[in-house]
Amino acid sequence: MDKNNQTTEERILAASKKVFHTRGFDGARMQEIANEAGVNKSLVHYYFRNKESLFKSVFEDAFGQLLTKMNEVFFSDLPIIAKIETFLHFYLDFLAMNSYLPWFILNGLHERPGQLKELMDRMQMSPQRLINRIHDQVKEELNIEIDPLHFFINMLSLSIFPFLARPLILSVLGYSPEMLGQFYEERKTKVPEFILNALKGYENYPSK
Amino acid sequence: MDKNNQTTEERILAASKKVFHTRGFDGARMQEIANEAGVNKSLVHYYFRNKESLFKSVFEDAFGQLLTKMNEVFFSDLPIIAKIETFLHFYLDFLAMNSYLPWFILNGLHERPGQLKELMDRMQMSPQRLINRIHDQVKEELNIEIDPLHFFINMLSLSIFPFLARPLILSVLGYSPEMLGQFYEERKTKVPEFILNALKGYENYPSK
DNA sequence: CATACTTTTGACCACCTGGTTAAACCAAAT
DNA sequence: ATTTGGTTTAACCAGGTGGTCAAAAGTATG
Repeated sequence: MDKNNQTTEERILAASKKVFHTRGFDGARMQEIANEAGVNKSLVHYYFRNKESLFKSVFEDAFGQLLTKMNEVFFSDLPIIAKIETFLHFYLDFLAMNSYLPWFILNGLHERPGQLKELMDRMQMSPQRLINRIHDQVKEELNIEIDPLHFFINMLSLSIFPFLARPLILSVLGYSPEMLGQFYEERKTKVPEFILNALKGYENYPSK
Repeated sequence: MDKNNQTTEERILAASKKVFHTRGFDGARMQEIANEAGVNKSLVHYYFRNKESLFKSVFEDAFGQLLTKMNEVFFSDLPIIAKIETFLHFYLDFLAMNSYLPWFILNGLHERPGQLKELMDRMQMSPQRLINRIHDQVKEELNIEIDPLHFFINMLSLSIFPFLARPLILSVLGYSPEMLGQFYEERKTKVPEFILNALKGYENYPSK
């Protein structure tokens, strides 16, 4: 326990997040992590064996946060519309405050596929069950037949993509970071609106 | 003109695409490019000054393809619904055959922001005009008021994200590459359906 | 054949990076 | 004060990287 009420190990982990999140595995430098933590480079190796294992800690922490919340929402006993709204609200909010996370996770998976296998088991996550649950609940409560996997991926797409495309939007639209922040803010209402409208468009959607 | 009816320079450029597309700038190795082209590493530097300029060629080629087609569709004089359908059809098709491109471009922009500035000028691309055009045409032909920028980003999200999330989908759902191909195939009908349904959900959409 | 020019190559280098190691430091217990 | 254990550091190393260079090979021109 020293500076800032954190142990050295905690300081190193925090620094690792900061660096890995923005630079990715290949782009991150052990030296930069050490500097960020205000610590000698060897000390990083002392607490975490090597870059790989340090990255694993950071990656699983990030992915775990997102996965946990997702399960929580979709296995709750809210009506499906409320689940969708809750899910979107949480993710759009969380991502707005952690706009580097989507890139970090997807890039990490691109550089090191197989990173997930082990974690998925450990968390005993069953995507198929979640997908089935959505399908049944949509059919029961809204009386419409959708492909739940595509629908779920659609929700993720609309939530996550704009954060992945951050540098693209900045360049192409010539936005300032502030304007981009405003844009993300707007999406908190635009995305749910778009998705719920899409559902209404299917056959047999109950009127009122 | 030698092997395969290509000049050495063309062979190097083709090899560069193959390597950069899958590995990104940081991950690519000049040696791997040389091997892929069946050529000495020094020769790569002979034709293209350095890694940076070689990457630039590859990047602008990829980005140009996507941008050109986008302009072509949205500045045509098709009705808006047809434009949307054409756009989605083209992108979902093109991306299914070049599934690495979205990651390559977004990752390239993340590693080297500013890569676009110059290209945007040179192509005299005006995103604001495209966005306005969508807004006006939607209002006129469909009698509904949408935010065109969010709508456009929604289209991109639904088209592109599943390709960025490729390693995620493979891991989490345990899909084989073939099953994933099938999934992308399905999206060619699911995505247009979803988007057109969403439009119908807005107030005043003309019935029939 | 001789000359001049371009293309191709192998050897090499300076630099950076993750990782190791032995010594120094330090706090607590004897 | 001395010992003991964990903690922190500086110096160092092996391997890989983009890039250079001078010589060799090839090709056209006189």
